[in-house]
Amino acid sequence: MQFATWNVNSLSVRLPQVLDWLCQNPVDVLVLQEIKMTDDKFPHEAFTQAGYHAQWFGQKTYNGVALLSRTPATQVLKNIPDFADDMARLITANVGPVRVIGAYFPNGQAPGTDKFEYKMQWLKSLRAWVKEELLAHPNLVLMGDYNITFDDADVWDPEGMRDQIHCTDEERYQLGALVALGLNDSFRLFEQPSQSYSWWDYRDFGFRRKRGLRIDHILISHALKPLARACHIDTTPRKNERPSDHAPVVLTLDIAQS
DNA sequence: ATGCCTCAGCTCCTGAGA
Repeated sequence: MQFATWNVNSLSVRLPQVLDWLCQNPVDVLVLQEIKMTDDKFPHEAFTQAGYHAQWFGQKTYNGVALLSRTPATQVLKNIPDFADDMARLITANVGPVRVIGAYFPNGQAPGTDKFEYKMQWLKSLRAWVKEELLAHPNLVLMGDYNITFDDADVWDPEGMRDQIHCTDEERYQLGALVALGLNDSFRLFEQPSQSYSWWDYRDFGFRRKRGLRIDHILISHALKPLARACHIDTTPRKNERPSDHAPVVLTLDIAQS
């Protein structure tokens, strides 16, 4: 099975690129973040025609997530249970033998702000819930836009971004604690090119100048780790006209869908 | 640089993203 995550920064704008990408990359599961549309606007018929079942959790203007799958998704859940949230950030479902969580983690703006505090609370709630999910579903994939780098290797300018958002000790502590529940950064299970990033600023030719961050991740449970065969970031769509600022991350697992 | 892009929306400016 292949799994992918992509922050599309408006599905209305990016739908043709997503459909084109799925044609070229017929993954079994694709989770999307920042679809930025209400549920009534979601283009489910286009995905049906492309051969995908869709689950979606939209919101006006900001956020919004979706889960596309070759086979129907079951036991669908929206957002983190027991965490009151007026933002649409997370969608979960069973696809074949795997529990899939697609998440758009809060940005956090800057340390010391209300948004940063919200990010911390969201991360703590996520961790408490994922701990339970792992017990119920040993085959678990947690992927999405984490808005957190693991370490300096994920940052184009580690010195310049030290203690800045996406790179603070507090965020990395939370990410580490999440991993410590029993997850693995599938990307680093494999040898990767230097300067591997999943996001580049639109401004100042960030992509062309290789000024990026790796903030989109696919974490997999210990049960799935021995089945991981490949993980890569596909920078092809970042070269499109009107690209998203994020690139898709793709994971291949040696596991059958049914 | 409180800047630079891009997107949505009570759209010709502002807020938010990262």
